[in-house]
Amino acid sequence: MPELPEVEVVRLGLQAHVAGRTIREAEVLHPRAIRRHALGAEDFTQRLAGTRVEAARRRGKYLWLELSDKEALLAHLGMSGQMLVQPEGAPDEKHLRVRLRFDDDGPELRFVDQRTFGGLALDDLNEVLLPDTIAHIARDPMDPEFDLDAAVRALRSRRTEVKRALLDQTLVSGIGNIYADEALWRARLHWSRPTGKLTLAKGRELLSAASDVMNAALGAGGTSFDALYVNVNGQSGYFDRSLDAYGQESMPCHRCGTAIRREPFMNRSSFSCPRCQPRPRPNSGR
DNA sequence: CGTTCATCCTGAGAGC
DNA sequence: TGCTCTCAGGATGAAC
Repeated sequence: MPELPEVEVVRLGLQAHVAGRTIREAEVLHPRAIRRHALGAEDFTQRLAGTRVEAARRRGKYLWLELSDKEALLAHLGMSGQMLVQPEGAPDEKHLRVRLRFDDDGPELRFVDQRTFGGLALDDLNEVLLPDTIAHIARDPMDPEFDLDAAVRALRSRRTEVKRALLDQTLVSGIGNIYADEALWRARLHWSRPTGKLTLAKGRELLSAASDVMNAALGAGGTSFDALYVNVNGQSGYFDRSLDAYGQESMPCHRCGTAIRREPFMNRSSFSCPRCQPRPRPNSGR
């Protein structure tokens, strides 16, 4: 389940193994994987052939290969997407969706995605070299120009529950269900707390916690829960052993020992400590 | 405009 | 053993 740290690991791998190489041909094995490319598979492959990859970039959970001529190959890994660098001739993966071959006859780049929530598309780069279709995505906490106080203001201006706001990629990007639960645990906040009632200090604490936990995950090579997430070299991460809240139902809280609870949240789950992160009282404050 | 919610997909695991 | 059911999620666009 790639969130920012996992995507960054993939970006680093792409920068190391793909940047500077020229694409010889692209092959689309499943049309759904390029559904965001409005002009279709033929246009996709024609435009990629002969193009040089200048660099691998990322914002939040989006990843792109910067190409010559102000174009980008934009990628989102979705739930189960992988970028694999494989020798030519290696057997096709079961869920291989797109293959790029290079004119140096070196290893191929393969986009493999079991659930096909992710995908690739060609996009134009705007004046600040950002793909047009992700102009609405906010800077993430690892962006050198990330403005913590501006992000806190954006969160607090919402009239919703704090976890919904954390997951809104137009406010702060890169945070998914896992790191949202971890950040809330660190900041001792229940997911349903109204954003409007967060103090400035608590907002800063929350986003700092999100930044810290994602940096820690990046240091460990990303989180992995099953074989679905593999980095560009095919190696899984191992940060999951360090999680404090996500997936820890009925395990003792690492701060107070109370059993972690699991609650339904937006058709999925939210994990929290009942003692450290008490549910807000219906009519408190205001 | 702001906010919420169903939808896409496949395989693992549980329950019978 | 083999079937059915539930769950896991991010981003989008429709609905309120």
